[in-house]
Amino acid sequence: MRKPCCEKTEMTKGAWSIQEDQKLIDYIQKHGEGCWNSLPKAAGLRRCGKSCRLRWINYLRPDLKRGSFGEDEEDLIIRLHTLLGNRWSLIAGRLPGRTDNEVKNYWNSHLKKKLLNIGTTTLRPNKLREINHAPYNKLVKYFNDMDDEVVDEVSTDSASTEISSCLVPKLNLDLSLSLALE
DNA sequence: AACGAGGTCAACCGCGCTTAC
DNA sequence: GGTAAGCGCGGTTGACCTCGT
Repeated sequence: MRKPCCEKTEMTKGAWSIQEDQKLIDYIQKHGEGCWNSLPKAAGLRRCGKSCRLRWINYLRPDLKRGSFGEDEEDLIIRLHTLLGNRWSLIAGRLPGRTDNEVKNYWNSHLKKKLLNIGTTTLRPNKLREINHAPYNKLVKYFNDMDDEVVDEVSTDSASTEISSCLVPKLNLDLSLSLALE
């Protein structure tokens, strides 16, 4: 098993200080993102590259939209989750200013319960059939190329609990099988 | 006011994929 | 083609906060 990257040297862990944040912001503003592994040393931070990347992407990036999710965003997350399962980065990619971590946390803390209470989601059968047999890398490309109108085809329907509870796990299972067989 | 339960969210961990050599 | 290192992702953890008793 590979050693964790942070074992190499003594690294700071836990919450970031204001000073650390400022160092990271200053460095990225001057040099841009990229080469996270060498960034901490260059920026004078005692953090591993992964930790810097996460801090920047999830918290410090200037284009982040802070605050609670709107109804539109909520609805989109539900539809996308029906389509993709736990592919948080893909889902977050459709929500400007939101991160995968944020979407994942919101799903686990709010939406999961909400859907359990009101029923769950479904897909149009023809769209599902098409997606259901795609290997994962094809699915990612397919999804990234997808128009917003196509995403909108995935409807929420509280009356279809029975159908979706069968279809969604099957979607994930078939993707796993496709990957295993490739 | 004190305390416990439950919720939230930033951060960490480990795995798998990609890329460079 | 094989290997090692870097990167990105999803799952999980734990500190902190809020609310009810």
